[in-house]
Amino acid sequence: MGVTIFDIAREANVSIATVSKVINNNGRISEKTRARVLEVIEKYNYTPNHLATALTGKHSYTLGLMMPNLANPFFGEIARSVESRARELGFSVIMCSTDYKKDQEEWYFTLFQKKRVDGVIIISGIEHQDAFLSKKLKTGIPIVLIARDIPTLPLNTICIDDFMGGYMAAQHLLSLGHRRLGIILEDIPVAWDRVNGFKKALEDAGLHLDENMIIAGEASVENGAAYTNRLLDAGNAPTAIFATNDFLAIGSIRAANERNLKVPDDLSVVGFDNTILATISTPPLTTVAQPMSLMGTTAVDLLVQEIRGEASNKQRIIMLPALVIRKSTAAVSAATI
Amino acid sequence: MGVTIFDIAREANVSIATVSKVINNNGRISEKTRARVLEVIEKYNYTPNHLATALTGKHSYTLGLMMPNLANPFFGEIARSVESRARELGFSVIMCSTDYKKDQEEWYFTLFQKKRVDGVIIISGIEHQDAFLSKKLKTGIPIVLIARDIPTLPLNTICIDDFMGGYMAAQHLLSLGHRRLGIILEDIPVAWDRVNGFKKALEDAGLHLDENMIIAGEASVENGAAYTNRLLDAGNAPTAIFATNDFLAIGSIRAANERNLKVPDDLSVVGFDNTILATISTPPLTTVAQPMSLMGTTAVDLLVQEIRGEASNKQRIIMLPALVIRKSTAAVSAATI
DNA sequence: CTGAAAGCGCTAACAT
DNA sequence: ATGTTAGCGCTTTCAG
Repeated sequence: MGVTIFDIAREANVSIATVSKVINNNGRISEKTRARVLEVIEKYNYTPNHLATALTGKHSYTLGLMMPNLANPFFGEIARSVESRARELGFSVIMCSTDYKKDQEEWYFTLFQKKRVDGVIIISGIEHQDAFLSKKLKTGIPIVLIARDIPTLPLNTICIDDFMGGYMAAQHLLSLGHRRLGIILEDIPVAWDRVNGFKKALEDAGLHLDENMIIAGEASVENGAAYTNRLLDAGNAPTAIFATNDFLAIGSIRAANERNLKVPDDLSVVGFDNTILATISTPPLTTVAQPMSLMGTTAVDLLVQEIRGEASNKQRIIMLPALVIRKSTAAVSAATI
Repeated sequence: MGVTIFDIAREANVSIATVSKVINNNGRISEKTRARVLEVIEKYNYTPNHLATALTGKHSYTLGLMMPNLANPFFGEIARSVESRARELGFSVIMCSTDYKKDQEEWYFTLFQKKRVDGVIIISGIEHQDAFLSKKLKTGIPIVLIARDIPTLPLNTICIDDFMGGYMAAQHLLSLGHRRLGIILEDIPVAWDRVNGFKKALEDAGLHLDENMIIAGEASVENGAAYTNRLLDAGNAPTAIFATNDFLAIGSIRAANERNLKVPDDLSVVGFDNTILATISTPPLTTVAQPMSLMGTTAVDLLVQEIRGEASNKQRIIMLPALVIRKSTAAVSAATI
C-alpha cells in the first residue's frame, strides 16, 4: 500500500495541511483547490490511514464488544444491533467471544487497550466480574454492560427487569388455569431473579410453589429435556413449565414430544428471551421477550455519549420485558388436571 | 491513558529502543535490564499502543469480516470460528453485516482499507460481486471468500460441493423409498447447484422430477411453509421435500404440522446447512451439513498465510458436505403412497 | 549490549 | 486561504 497524504499534496500542488483540511471538511479552503484535491484523491484512489489519524487525534473510532459466545443467537442478535448502530455513528467494532473464561476476558480487554478502542461493551460475562471490572474501570476507558447488573459499580448498564419477566410468565400461566407449575432454569443470578418474580406472582395469587418443582443447571436443549422429564416423573406432575431461556424451553417441548405429550394441549411451556429459536420452534414458543436490538443500540448510544464527553453521568437503564404469546401455551385441559 | 514507551524508558533508565526490544523480544538485551524494564512496565501498567506499532510496522493484526447478517445462525457460527482462529494467530477481527446491500459492502470495504486491516474475509455476499471484487482485488489486500465461488477471479475460496450436497439429499430420500419429491429453495446460485445435484441423483435412479415440484423464493420460515403448502396442494403431492436451507426446512415442518401431517411419518423433510436450527427443531432435522467451523478456521489460515507471504498461490478449497440423519425423514409409509 | 535518530501518515496550532 | 512545523508512540537501522 502506499499513496499517502503527501503524494496527494504534491500532485495537487498544495500542502498536506490543505489536503487534510479538505478531507476533514474543516478550515477554509477555496472551492477551486478543494475540487482539485478531491480530484487527485479520486484519481489515486487514496484512502486516509485511520491508524495515523487515531494516533494523532483523540479517537480511534473503534469499539470493543465482548460476549460469551457470538454463535449463540441471543448474543448474535445483540451483536448485530450493536454493530449496526455503531456503524451509523461512525464506529467499527471488534468482536470477541470469551466462552465464560476469565483469562480470555483478560486477554481481550488488554487487546482492546492496545488497539486503543474508544469504548467497550460487555454482554453478560463471567462470575466474579466485580473485581475484574472495577480494575478495568480504572483504566478510564468507557464501559457499558448489557444484561448484567453490578449494583456496586458506577457503570452504564442496560438490562431488563428479570423479576418482572418471571412475574409475567407466571401471570400468563395462571390466567390459563394452570396451578401445578414447574421451573427449569440456568443457574445464574439473572435467572434466579426470574424465578423469584415467578414465585411472587404465585404468592400474590395465594399459591405456593413446591421447591422440588425447580431445577437448575446449565442451559442447553438436552438439559431442558432432562429436567422436564424429572419434573414430569415426579408425583403431581406440572401442567405447565417456565424455562428461563429459550434453549431450555425447547428442551421441554422436546421431552414432552418424546413422551407423546402434546404441547400445548398436555403441557404448556413458557420460555425467555424471544430469540429466533422461539419463532422456529414447533409449536412456536410463548416466551418473555427481551428487546435485544434495542438493548444493543441503546448500549452504543450510551457508550458514544460517554466517549464524546456528552454524558452527564452514568445510567442504569432497565428495560421492560414483554410476553409474546405464541402456541406453546394453552388453557389447562380437564384431562391433565 | 497516557503512559508511553518513553515513560517506561525514562523510569528504567534505558532508551526507548531498549524498551521496544524487550517488548518484542528481539535484539540482545541483558537479563538484568530486561528484568528491570519488565518491572517498570508492570508497575505502570503500560500497554503498548498498537496503532503506533501498526503505523510503523507492516501489519495491523486486524482482519475484516463481512457477511450479510451476523444474526443469522449460519453466519454467526462461521463468524465465531473465524474470530476464534484469528485470536489464536494474534489477530482481532472487525465484523460487519451488509444486509446484501451493495452500498454497505462498499462502505465497509473502504472502512477496512482505512483501518488498514491485513486481510478481509467475505462470507456469501451480493449479486454482481465479480466487478466489485475484481476492483477490490486490485487494492492488493488479501481476500478470502467463504461460501461463494467466483470462478473468474484469482481468489482464495472456501466452499462446499453444493451439487454433491443435493445429490446426497436425494440419495437418502430415495433409499427411504420416496419417489414423489418436492424442492423448495432460496433463489441464489448455490441453491440451484444443490437442486441440480438432487436432480442428478434422480436421473441416476431413472427417475424424473417434475419442474412444478420446484419452488424458489426468499429464504424464511414463512416462505418455507407457504411453498410447502403449494407443493402439498398440487396434484400428486410429494412424500418428501428437500429444502436448500434449514430455515425453509423448518417452514416445511411447520406447514405439515398445521395440516396435521406428521413429520416424518406423513412427510419427510431434508434441510441444508446444519445450523443450530436443525438441532432444536421438532422433530430434529435431517440435513446436509456444511462444516461451518472448519470453513471459518480454514479461511483464516489461508488469509494469514497470504498475509505472511507464505502463500504459494491462491487456492480454492471445496469441502464436502455430509448428511446428518435425524428425525425428520423416514421410510415412505404405505398410507401416503 | 544499548542508544540516537530517522521516519510511519496524519492533525493541529501557528504563521504567512 | 494556504503552508510550516511539531508532535502522536513506536520500530528500526546504524553507531557506539
